[in-house]
Amino acid sequence: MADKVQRVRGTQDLFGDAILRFDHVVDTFNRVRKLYGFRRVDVPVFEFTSVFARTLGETTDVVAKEMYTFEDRGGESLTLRPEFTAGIARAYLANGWQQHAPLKLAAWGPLFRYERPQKGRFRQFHQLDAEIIGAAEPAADVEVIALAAQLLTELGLADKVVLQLNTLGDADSRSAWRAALVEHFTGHAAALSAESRERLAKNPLRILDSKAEGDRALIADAPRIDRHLTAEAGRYFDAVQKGLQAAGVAFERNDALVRGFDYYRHTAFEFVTDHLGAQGTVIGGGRYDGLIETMGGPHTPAVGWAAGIERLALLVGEVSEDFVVAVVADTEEHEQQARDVIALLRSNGVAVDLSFSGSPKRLVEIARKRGNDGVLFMRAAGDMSDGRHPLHLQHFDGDPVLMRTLAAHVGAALGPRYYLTGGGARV
RNA sequence: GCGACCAUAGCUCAAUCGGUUAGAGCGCCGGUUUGUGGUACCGGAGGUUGCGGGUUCGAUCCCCGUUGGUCGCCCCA
Repeated sequence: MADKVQRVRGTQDLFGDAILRFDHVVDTFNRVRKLYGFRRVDVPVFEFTSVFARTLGETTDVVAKEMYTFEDRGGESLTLRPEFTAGIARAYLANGWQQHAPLKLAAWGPLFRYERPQKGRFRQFHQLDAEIIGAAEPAADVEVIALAAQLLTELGLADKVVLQLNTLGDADSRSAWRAALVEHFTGHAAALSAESRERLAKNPLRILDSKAEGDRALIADAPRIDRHLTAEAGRYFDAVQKGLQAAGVAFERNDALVRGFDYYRHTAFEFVTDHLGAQGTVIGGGRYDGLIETMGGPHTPAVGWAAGIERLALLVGEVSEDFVVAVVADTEEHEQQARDVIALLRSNGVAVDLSFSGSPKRLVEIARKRGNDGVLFMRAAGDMSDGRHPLHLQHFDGDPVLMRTLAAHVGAALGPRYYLTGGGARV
């Protein structure tokens, strides 16, 4: 029945072009994070519920209504991770990774939030994640942001995305600013949108993000963080900005930028785009010096970000695969020999696709439809007097540069027992 | 949780004002032609128009409900 093969809302079956783009984002991340010395870490997809509930903030939407929480057979309350940072911080504490501090970590994988799906948002979605744990220096902030910026550049997205930067100050700055915001907005509560009135009680910083037309004037007059920054927090933010300039990372100040979770302090940033409809944030992160302490660990400064893989995959252009050839024997007698050719090609690094039945003509059609780059024919007729068997390479793509490249790879992989015609090959 | 829009063949879409046998392209299957290779042509299979009600002589079309999808609000990557 149809209902049995139905996909759960907000999940995806990735295939074809979609998975190529997804993998391209992940592959690029893995390449770039190595350039920055970020070590791979993998943590569980589920944790004890308290790991997320305590750290993200009880009133945040994610904790209040978006977590996939369930009881296991032992009666423990577990939660499918809605984000990476809390789980990584838990692992850092549980495994005594303090000995490696400062630790630069990279992770990626699925996350789960019970939300209404829309463009660039899913219930099972995937993020890239980068964290530096155990470094209190502005240079660490610069390092993670530079990693993000290079990732975007290498994905070809540099001109589609801008970096917005803000500071939330240290704990003292943040609470002073928060109090000032509450005072300001409470004075104008009647003029606020209903949603912002609710935010006033739950998370007043969020009012600054409001998209409501009527809130904008009030937001424009709202107190800025800059007036409430302690001297130390101000110096810190200065150092981050100077570091970014020195690293050649362009940014713009957005003093209304806040972050979703309660654990953020000091630097907050987002890479945003206007190419994704309502979901403009492609990478978001900041400093979370208080998180590990709230989990019961020692005071541990840390900074990091997460990137939405689906959102990045929507932005990247078409992704091409490495070339693949199909091998087709003209006659049945040549099929055994075709196996030899296939093994030779594969053991020498040339990808070979093949179908399992059909006429040569049909096999060529299939190869083309599957997106193979060319067909290598085992020729029925050929001069074998010198002991070498002729192969004919046919391309589906007319590009002469590609043809020569492909012919060169195939020719080199085949070695002296075969000679190649077609495709501009000279053997 | 709220709102708007959408749902027709495996896929992308048509079908006049509500009108009788729901079409096309692609894909799939079979065949013919061609023959050192991205062909062309002929034929075929494939539909309870998401599902359930209602209005009507008659519903793919109008109404209600329901399920699913898309986009937006909220929130977030």
